[in-house]
Amino acid sequence: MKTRRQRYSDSTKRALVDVAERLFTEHGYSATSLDAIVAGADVTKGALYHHFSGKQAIFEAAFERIESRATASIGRATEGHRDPWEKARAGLRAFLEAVQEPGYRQVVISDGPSVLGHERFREQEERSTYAIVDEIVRSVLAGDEWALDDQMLDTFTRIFFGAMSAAGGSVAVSDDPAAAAARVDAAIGFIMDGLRQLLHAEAGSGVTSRT
Amino acid sequence: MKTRRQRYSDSTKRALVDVAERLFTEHGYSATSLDAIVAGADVTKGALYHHFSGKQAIFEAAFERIESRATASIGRATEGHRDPWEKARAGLRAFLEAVQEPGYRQVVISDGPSVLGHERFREQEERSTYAIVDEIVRSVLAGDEWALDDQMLDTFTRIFFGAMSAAGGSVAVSDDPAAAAARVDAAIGFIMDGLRQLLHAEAGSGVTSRT
DNA sequence: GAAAGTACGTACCGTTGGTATGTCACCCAA
DNA sequence: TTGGGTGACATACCAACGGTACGTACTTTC
Repeated sequence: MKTRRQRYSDSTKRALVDVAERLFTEHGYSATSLDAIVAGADVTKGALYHHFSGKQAIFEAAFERIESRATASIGRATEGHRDPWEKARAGLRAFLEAVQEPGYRQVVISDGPSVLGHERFREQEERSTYAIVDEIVRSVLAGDEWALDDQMLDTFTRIFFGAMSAAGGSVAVSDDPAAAAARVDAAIGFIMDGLRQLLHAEAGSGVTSRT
Repeated sequence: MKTRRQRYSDSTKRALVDVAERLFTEHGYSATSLDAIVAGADVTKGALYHHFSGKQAIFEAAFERIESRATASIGRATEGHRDPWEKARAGLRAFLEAVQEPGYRQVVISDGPSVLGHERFREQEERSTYAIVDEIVRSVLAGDEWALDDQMLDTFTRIFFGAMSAAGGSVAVSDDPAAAAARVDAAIGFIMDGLRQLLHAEAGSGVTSRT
């Protein structure tokens, strides 16, 4: 049972993150002042600094919220499928959708790395959308006939994650997002077909020692 | 023939960009003050604002310099090769090298997008390393037997560029960069093998209409 | 119902990006 | 040679911003 004070406190905190998410999305990190945030939430800086340690902290709260929404959306899109390759395609489409959201583009992709720093950004990523990509990549590539070690699977995940992020960015800025998404879908599908063919053609040859 | 005043002026401008590049690389954009830059270059803010319109402008000058160095390095690595696939592999290795440079990581990858904005960042990219990737992708994929239109080739370039950037990032933060680079090389080589196989196996089928 | 603590509000500070204005050396024409 | 004009800065200053110190009212607890 929550006490009344806690309910009030949670409410103001939520209001702060709400406004912060909107302003950070619209104007970016540096162009968003704490004064504007507290004014929008109808509180003062005292309240903000009571709930958060500083500007970076409230940014991170908005960041996490945006990323968890994207993660949930992608997770929902993939959970139905049984075949790993189908699951991968469904995940890709959901990813391309999620990455077009303005908040994701501005807060996560653009401001995320520079505000949080490489390290924290990587940490945050790894327990959200990146985790889904990793899971899918492993389910697709980690057949018994393949001797891909953990680090090699990580490498593939990184590559696909980067490819999809860049592809998503190009979709987001396109004049015709639907057509652009279709092209990305075709291109990555094509690459996946190549991998699949290779998987069947020379199963067991091993790529880890290739130079 | 340059007058003495111009030589002095060029010298101070170069000194400013030198210091800016170093400080932006070491501490990032927001943690680098103009006071620190002008102090390091042994001039005053008046000089800085005489040569640049503001902080963003001098950042962009450092940005361009770092990117042009990377571009030149990659260009040098690829110019010898005749076979497109070999050229691509050589370019990939040079890219993975270039992306490990601290300046490239901090200024171009981390701060670049948020400071310059998506738009200007994309512009800068497109006439440097991205242009090389695009050229290589086209030389590899644009065989006569393939009916890939311009937009589809762009899509492939975006995807590969994103993949390589992400891969480069993972190499840069790795405990053992050499081993990580080898893994990336193997993984992308594997993907390329898949594409090549597909190119020969079902030449002319066309991927543009695939959904 | 008093003591303790939470959840803020208020007032203030140092730093920072940016600007307005002054100044002096240098170039060029007469 | 010289003197007006201009480029290349230096100096002084400002507003905005992130952050801090401290005060206060309302709640919970005992």
